[in-house]
Amino acid sequence: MRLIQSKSIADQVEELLRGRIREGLYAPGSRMPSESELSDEMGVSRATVRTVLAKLAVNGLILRKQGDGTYVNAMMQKVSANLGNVWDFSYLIESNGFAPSIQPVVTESRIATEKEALALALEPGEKLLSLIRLFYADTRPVILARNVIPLSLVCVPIEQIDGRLHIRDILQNYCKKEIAFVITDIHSARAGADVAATLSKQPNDTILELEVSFFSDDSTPLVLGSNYFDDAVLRLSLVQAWT
Amino acid sequence: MRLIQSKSIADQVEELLRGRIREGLYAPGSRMPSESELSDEMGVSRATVRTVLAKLAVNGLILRKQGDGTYVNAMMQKVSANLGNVWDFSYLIESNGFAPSIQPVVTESRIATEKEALALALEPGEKLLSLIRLFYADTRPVILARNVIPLSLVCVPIEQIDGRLHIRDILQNYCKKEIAFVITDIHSARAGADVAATLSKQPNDTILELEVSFFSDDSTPLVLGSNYFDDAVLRLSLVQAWT
DNA sequence: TAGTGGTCTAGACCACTTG
DNA sequence: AAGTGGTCTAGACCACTAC
Repeated sequence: MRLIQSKSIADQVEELLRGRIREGLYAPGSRMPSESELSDEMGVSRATVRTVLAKLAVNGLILRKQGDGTYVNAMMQKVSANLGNVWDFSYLIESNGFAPSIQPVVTESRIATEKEALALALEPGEKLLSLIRLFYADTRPVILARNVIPLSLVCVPIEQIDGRLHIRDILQNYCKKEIAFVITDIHSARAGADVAATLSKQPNDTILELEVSFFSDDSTPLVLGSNYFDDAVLRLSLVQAWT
Repeated sequence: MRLIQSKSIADQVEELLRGRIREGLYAPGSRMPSESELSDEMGVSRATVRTVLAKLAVNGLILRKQGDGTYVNAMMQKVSANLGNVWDFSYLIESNGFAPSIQPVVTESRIATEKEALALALEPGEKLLSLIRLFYADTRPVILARNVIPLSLVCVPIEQIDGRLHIRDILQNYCKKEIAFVITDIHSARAGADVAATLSKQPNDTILELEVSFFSDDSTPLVLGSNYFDDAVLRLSLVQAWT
């Protein structure tokens, strides 16, 4: 196997194995080569192969049986997300079988509400960047994403901000910040008048509300988000390995 | 450090570190000892310490900074679950600040519906074990859990089944089966008449519906569950490390 | 019994942050 | 420059499963 040194060895092994599974070279339900065979074939240590296989197992892609072997999970076609990619709405829409697109609705600065100031650890009256975006599945609006970022973190004029980027990239490009961890509250809710209108729902329909906080590695809150998710159209479907 | 050989070394290290964090010996936000210090102190290899720290990091308990150190995450008090324990409803209720208890409502065998037969890969007309349980937070009913298991899997008389056990233990004790992975669909829903009555909700209130399938390591469906979750009382709050 | 995955070790080197 | 976490290796031994 040829390894190009730009990525880590483990990442390259992961990509290779994901590719072989995706393309059916390792067929659903079948047994994969053993750890030793893989490490021999790729010229890497068994430990490296094992870290990759462990990651794939957590994501539900493979099933490992001690004393037997490693099997490709045949159920993965049913699933739209694992916890590694829940916040990639475009990916979510795509794996539900639609073509994703993003429409920025509002990009403005304004004064933080009391609740926002509290959650973001801001002084009362401080300003923040408000981003409202609409995600489409094909031509149908399915997710309304409202995010706020303390304006003090933003280091470019707001006119330069590309509202179609992933929150991760917005923080990277415009704030020079990396996300360390995320806290998500999942609620059921009734579509308010404005949300209902935007998502083409009846004002009394139920939707999923995903309240998210992104934090940096010093536990500073970076972003506060309210995401309204039309779960009548889009399935939020998670896999997890059972320890 | 004394290691008792009944558990794996890694598990013991994990328990020790979780304890020190829980009891504030490693204070929230503070820097923990380095990997080398820990491996010296406990007499285990650095690799073993690292696998434990990696697990704690994924669960959001600690934050790791290359070139700097490992820090205790101060935000963990706000969170009720990580993906390792979402299906431990008792734990969920407890970490929301309530005393959990379980009330078995129905334990019976019946013919599978068409939808159930499909999901569980059963022949039409096959029987299954139906378990309905009610979880209380203090004295308030908060989760209605309806689970069905193919009767062919159950190897004890249904009178012997203890309806207060975790699904994991029910499968282990009465079916000799282990759960390999789980697929969960999260929906918002309106409380139907029966669910509303059981959970003391108005018939039009919104609730969370968690549709769950548990699978064995050969991808056989073991359990199908519909869990109605009163998210007005109980917060479903997840942490996740950001890759 | 042979082969699989699970656990653990000891040590090397690298990338990064802080003082 | 010193110390931290990140990556990787080579090899040992164990627990388990299938044949």
